[in-house]
Amino acid sequence: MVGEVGENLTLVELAKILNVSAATISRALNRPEMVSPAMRERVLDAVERYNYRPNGVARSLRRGETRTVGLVVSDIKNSFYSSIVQAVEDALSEHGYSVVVCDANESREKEQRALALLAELKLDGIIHAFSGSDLSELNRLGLGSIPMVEIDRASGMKGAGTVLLDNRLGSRLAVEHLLELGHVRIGMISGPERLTTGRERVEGYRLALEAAGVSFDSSLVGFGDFQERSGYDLAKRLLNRADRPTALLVANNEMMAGALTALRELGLRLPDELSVICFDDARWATHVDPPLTVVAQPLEEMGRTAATLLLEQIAATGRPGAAGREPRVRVFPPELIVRRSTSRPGRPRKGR
Amino acid sequence: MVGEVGENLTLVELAKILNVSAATISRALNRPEMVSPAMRERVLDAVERYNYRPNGVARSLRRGETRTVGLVVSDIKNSFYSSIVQAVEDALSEHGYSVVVCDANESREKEQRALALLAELKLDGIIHAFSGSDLSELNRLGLGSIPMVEIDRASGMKGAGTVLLDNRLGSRLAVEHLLELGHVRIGMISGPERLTTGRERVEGYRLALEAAGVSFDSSLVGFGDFQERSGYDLAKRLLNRADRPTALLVANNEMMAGALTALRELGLRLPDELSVICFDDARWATHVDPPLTVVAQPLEEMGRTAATLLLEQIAATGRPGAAGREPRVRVFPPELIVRRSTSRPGRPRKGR
DNA sequence: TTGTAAGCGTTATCAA
DNA sequence: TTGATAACGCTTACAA
Repeated sequence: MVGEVGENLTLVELAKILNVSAATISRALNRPEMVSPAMRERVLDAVERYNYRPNGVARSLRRGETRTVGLVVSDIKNSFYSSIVQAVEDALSEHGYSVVVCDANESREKEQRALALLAELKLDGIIHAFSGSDLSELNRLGLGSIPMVEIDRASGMKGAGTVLLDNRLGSRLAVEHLLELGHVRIGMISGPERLTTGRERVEGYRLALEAAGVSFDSSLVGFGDFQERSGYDLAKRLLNRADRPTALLVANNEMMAGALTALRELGLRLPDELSVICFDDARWATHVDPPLTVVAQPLEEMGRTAATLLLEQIAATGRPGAAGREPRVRVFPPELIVRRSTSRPGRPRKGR
Repeated sequence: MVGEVGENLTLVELAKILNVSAATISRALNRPEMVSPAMRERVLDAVERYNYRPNGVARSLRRGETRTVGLVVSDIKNSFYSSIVQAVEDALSEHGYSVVVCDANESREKEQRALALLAELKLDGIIHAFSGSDLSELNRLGLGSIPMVEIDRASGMKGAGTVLLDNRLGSRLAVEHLLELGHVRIGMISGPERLTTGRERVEGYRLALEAAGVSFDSSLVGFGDFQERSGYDLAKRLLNRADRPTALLVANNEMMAGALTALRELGLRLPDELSVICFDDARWATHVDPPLTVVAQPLEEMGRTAATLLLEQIAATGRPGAAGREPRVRVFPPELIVRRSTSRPGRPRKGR
């Protein structure tokens, strides 16, 4: 039956049916102005009737572009990244690009597989939240010639645009807030040292402490992996000490979730017995008890910016001087949102 | 310089360098046993040295397969779906498949764009959480010949495998729990009627009520869109009534988040003044106050099953009798997890 | 074991 | 305005 769903026919098959050349159909579809109105209509009609769909793979091969970009995130379950996905998607689709997402699951191996896939698919560009693979590994992946921007975490790969948070400032805002409230023993749960976010958030913490004349005690900081479990483990370790801190800064929302479980198990009441503050204004941050004081990131803006930088790079590809251009770096300021998980230390403890 | 990053060379270029035919290189890479050990080594060496990467687009075109499957979810920010993504990814990558994810953002237009993209990319299969597009639209997308399984929501598309929750049972468990506690006026916030999840969850609710001799009051049920905002709006509407319900069943985690905001604004204390229960055991469900009683779905299992069904379909493609095979349907039972957001109605309000 | 050549489904160049 | 024809980069009969 004509117009049947099922198998899709090819350009040549359709051409045969219409008794025109394949080139004509292609033109009617891609450069309608180059074809006579009558022909155009005849072709478009047939395309409709037979439900012809161009084969994107063949087209990509011929054209050398896919109009699709890849986005690899470190952890799709983390609402920070899923928000980024949405922002990037919105921005890119406005410009006619599609985006496909890969989840690296905070694993370097999966990260490499994902990047290799995207390079192999010959996508037009990649937005990448680095998970910590070796740079040399990354460089072998054939990513060299493909436009790329990194978001949230910088790998140091050259040629890539970069969209970052001012992590040091974020920690400083948090620590200053706690300092003002009167805390001195402030614990910190950070991310892996191999990641810029992991390192810089600790640095900001240390700097803010020292600026206030409080000496840095490395035993008060733990390095997790940005996943829930490590937040739980490190919170337990930090809070089981005899001289436990009166406040805790956690470097992302996932580890905060784990820390909350730990605090509950330890029977600590917030904020009376412990003040907590974390990076990322997760959507549940206002629903927990007490609502969380957080260092929020401008996700929407960061996502859009990454999209814009990538588009610029794609546009510049192959143009004179493109190779020599300095990759752009954009750093965004975090915002402290004070809610009720932070208060002055040493409040009457009740029953303790 | 040799081995430089940057531009990737092609098979023919490499062949020229090595003074062998392109076919030989291709064989050394894909069917090493068909090539002499000496040659194999020489080729592999060169591949390494020059960092040659096959062009996946060309390969796909030639081979007619991509070893990649697409996953389109209704809302990537919803932790239900991001968990599904992870489960699917895990299962598929074990079998050498890569997965790319597209977010439909609960929009039919984006859903169609995403599916069209995946079809065009000639991925080997698609896993799809339906957002409610017209079936006829979907059928035009050229999806006809591509293996597909639907998850969470059934579109009615023929030929697709299906992985679902027993939604009616889920609602029944919830309602029976509330009934047992003594609730009679139970409000419900469901999803769109155009989706199976939206409809069936209301049906289960109605059935359970009627089975207990409680008459169904349609003014107590609202149809949202599974997004946070509509949960907020509907909760406000339901709870501002003079004769407001003593309990609320919410059909997913996102709308529950919205409802929680509404309840807080209304100053209702849980569970004393209102019992709430929702579908999806979101990761934050235990961190809110009070911890939420939920109808949990076996995400991991559902994701893996979807992957398995898809793999079966892919394997069967083009084989005799493949066309006639009945698509598989798998329905999973939900589990009621009682926490502290539900209790008996009409508790003394003051001083507690 | 290796090479030659055809072909996957498009699009772009060149003539007609 | 339309039609041949040659790529795009790879895999795979078929020949040598």
